[in-house]
Parts: sequence; structure tokens; C-alpha cells
Amino acid sequence: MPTSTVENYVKQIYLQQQSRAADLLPMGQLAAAMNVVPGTATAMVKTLAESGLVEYEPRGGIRLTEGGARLALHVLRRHRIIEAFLVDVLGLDWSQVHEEAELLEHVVSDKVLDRMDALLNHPQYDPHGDPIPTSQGDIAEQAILPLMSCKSGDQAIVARVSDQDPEFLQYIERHGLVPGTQINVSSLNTLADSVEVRLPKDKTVVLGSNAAAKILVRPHIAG
Amino acid sequence: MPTSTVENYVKQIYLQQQSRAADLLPMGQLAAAMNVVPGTATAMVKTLAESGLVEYEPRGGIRLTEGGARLALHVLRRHRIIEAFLVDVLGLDWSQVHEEAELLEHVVSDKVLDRMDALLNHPQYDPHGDPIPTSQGDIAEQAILPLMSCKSGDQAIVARVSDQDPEFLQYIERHGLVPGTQINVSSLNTLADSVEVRLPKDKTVVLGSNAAAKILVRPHIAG
DNA sequence: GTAGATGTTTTGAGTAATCAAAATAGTATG
DNA sequence: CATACTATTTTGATTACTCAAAACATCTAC
Ligand SMILES: [Mn+2]
Ligand SMILES: [Mn+2]
Ligand SMILES: [Mn+2]
Ligand SMILES: [Mn+2]
Repeated sequence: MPTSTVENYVKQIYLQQQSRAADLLPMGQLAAAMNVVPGTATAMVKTLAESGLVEYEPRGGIRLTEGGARLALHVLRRHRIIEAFLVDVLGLDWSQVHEEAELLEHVVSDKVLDRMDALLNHPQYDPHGDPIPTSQGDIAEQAILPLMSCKSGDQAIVARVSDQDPEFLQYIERHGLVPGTQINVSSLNTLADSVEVRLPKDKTVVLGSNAAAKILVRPHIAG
Repeated sequence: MPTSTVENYVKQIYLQQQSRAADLLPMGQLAAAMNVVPGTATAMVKTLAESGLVEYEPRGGIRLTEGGARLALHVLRRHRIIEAFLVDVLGLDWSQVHEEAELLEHVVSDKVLDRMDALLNHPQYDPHGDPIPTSQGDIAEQAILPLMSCKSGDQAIVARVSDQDPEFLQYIERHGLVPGTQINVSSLNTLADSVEVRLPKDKTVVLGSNAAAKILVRPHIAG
């Protein structure tokens, strides 16, 4: 059985590999993402390579093997179903569930996970809009774009909020930008580095590009 | 923060101290209960003593301090609420939940536990009939007796089944002896080392004294 | 094409938990 | 009371994970 640490590393390698273009993930990135010093990441990666979970090219970087990706998707499935369960069944705030799930994902059995999944009616997305892999390890690649890639006047639906910082999530919720919300890009100015969106009840929110980068939308053709 | 291991030791010391009469719990008992070799228990107990959770008398044994008992009851509360939640909300079998709770008890936050507790309507007992300590650390001491202490003809209600072996629990459930069941001691023979009980629908079950010792009942005055 | 700067690996060390097996203390037995 | 048995503690090792700091490799600039 993989330890919690191994599961966390493999999951993080998967997530980092998603967001970067390159084939090989540099050690420094991994160390930073895992909050460990570089030497620790090197040591760990060697044991991951021993277990056949990653391919390791010294001074080059790493990539997940087939088996590594399978494990990563398993952990991700657990994590996201647990998040959905904590929000929908236990009524926790979406800003808190990531941290909880970070621990629970390593101890919840398949049986318990299946029950949660059934109780939730086999959800496709977690509370932050991240897709939930199937138990077979298939994951839906959504056609979504960063908010800043819209043009003024565009209609869109908030699809995902890709940050786990509770403060940020609470701010987003207070202003009604949760996944599923229909929005209208009222003005987008790359020079001023900001975007204004109009929400259903004619409220408006202004976000700088750093914040807007965390909001991913599904373009929506009006009418 | 105490590690999972520390929590497991302290909880086990509490449980062992309950079931034995003596004030000091011998090292051997603890080692056996924790499934470790005696040397491991000695090493661990020294660190528990350092942390002020137990008093340790070398070659005598150990006893929980005030703080140790508080921690034990906290863990026990978590364990039992989780068990109740897994059975009542997720629909797991009562024979399986002990093992699940053994892991979950160390990672479920206070917030999540409170939600579970509320959703269950603040249960007093877990699925096996064990009392759930309050968040203040108070635990109801029930006036219950081993089944073998009854006399032929006695009425009683099954209050607790004190074994976590899934096979045994499944057997008990198949024969309808779950907590809450009204029973009638139709014959009890100490020489033959066995007891026969009659259940609501006139079914009967025979148990040897070893099995009967795990069934605790609340005597019930008929009429 | 040598000199830095940057990123990575190595080395040495520490914590938490465990086991196997030797040493020791305490108790019971002839 | 000496011997033997039993329970407990000690000692020496191992596994998993981590950090600090030194050593090393690679790429960049001048
Ligand atoms: Mn995790
Ligand atoms: Mn999420
Ligand atoms: Mn446990
Ligand atoms: Mn129980």
C-alpha cells in the first residue's frame, strides 16, 4: 500500500504536470508544491521511481508512469468526492473542505467512497468545479478558458475556481462568482490589467488579472 | 498535536483499564492489545509519560493521567460517532465500521464531527451499544451485566455487543441479537457452559459462555 | 571560454515507530 | 536459598520522512 506521503506526491506531480506545458516536471517545482526542501523531493522521487510510479531523469525532471497516473487519479477521485460530500451532505463551507479532504483522501475505504458517491448521485464535479475522475480513472477534459481570455460583451458561465485559499474562496462566494453562475463580461482591459463582470442580479465585480486567472469559464453563446 | 499512534495507545490504555480491576495496567497487556512486541510498548510508554499522558511505574505498569483520560475520551467520542455515522447515514454494515473508524478517528476535524453528531441527532450509543462520551468528556456508565449473570427465566434487553470481530458480529446479527432486542433467558446452565435465549418471534439461540460473555444486557423487569 | 548564478543532488543528522534478541528484575518452586 | 520461569527493559537495527548545508552540474554572460 502506498503511504499518505506517496499519494500526496503522486497527486501533486499529476496536478503540476497538468498546469505546465513541458513533458518533464522540474524537481524545484515539485519541491515547492510539496513544501519541502529540494533534497527531500530528490530523495522521495528516487523511491517513487523504485516503485515504478515515476520516471526520473536526474537533473532533468520527472514524469508519471502509467501506474503513477492511475494512482494520482484514484487519489484525486477520493479527494473530490469527499469535498462534494462534505459540502452537500454535511453542509461545510466550500472554502474549508480542501484541507479536510487532504487528510481524509488517504483513509477513506473504497466501500465508504462508493456510498458517498451514490448518495451524491455520482457527481461529475467537485464544489470548486474540478472534474471527478471515474473509478476507472477517466477524467473529463472540459473546454474551459481563463476569464481574462474573454472579450468585452462575452457571455459565460463560471466553470471552475482554481485556488484553495479559504480567504479567496470566501471572497468569491460573497460576490456570487461560484461555479454555475452566468456572467457577462462588461469590460475587459488588458492594459489596466482588470476585468469587470456583471452577475444575474445586475451586481458587478471587478477582478485584477491575478485573481481573474483563477476563474475559469465556459463560453456561452447568448440566445 | 498527538500522532495517530499516541491516540491509539491512549485509547487502548483507557479501554484495558476499564475491563480490568487493577489500578495499574501491566505492560504485557498493553503490548498484546496494541499488537506490538513488549519492547515497543515500553519505548512508547516512556514518551507518553514524557508528554504527561500516563504515569509509568517501571516493572509495575501504567495508569492514565487526567489529561490522558481526557484525550482517550476524545478519541473514543470520535470513534463512536463515526461508527454511528457510517451505519446510519452511509448504510455500512455494523460489522465493518470498527475498522474504518479506527483510521478516520485520527483525521476527522471537530467541525466535521459536530456535523455528523448533529445529523445523527446526538446519539448516546454507537452501533455496538457502546456509550458515546460528550464533547466535555463525560461518559454514561450503564448498569449492564454479562448475559451469563442472568438466571433462567429472566427478561432482559441486549445493551451491548463487546467484540469487534466482523464474523462474530455478523453471526449475532443473523440471529437477531443486536442491541435493543428484548430477550428471555430460557435456560442457563453453568455446568454445560451455555445459555439459551428466546427472541421476540419465538426463535431461540444457544451460546457458549465465551460468546455469551460478549453480550451485555440490561435486566428488564417483566410487566 | 572562464566566472557566476541557478538548480539539483549528496551527505550527515534527527524524529517517530517498530522488531529481534540479549540482559535484567521479580516471583515462584523445589 | 538457589534455581528456574516469567515479565519487562535495554540494546542495536530498520523503515519512512524530513532538514541544513556542502558539493556538484548546467546554463548564461561577458
Ligand atoms: Mn492528502
Ligand atoms: Mn476541489
Ligand atoms: Mn485508531
Ligand atoms: Mn463500536
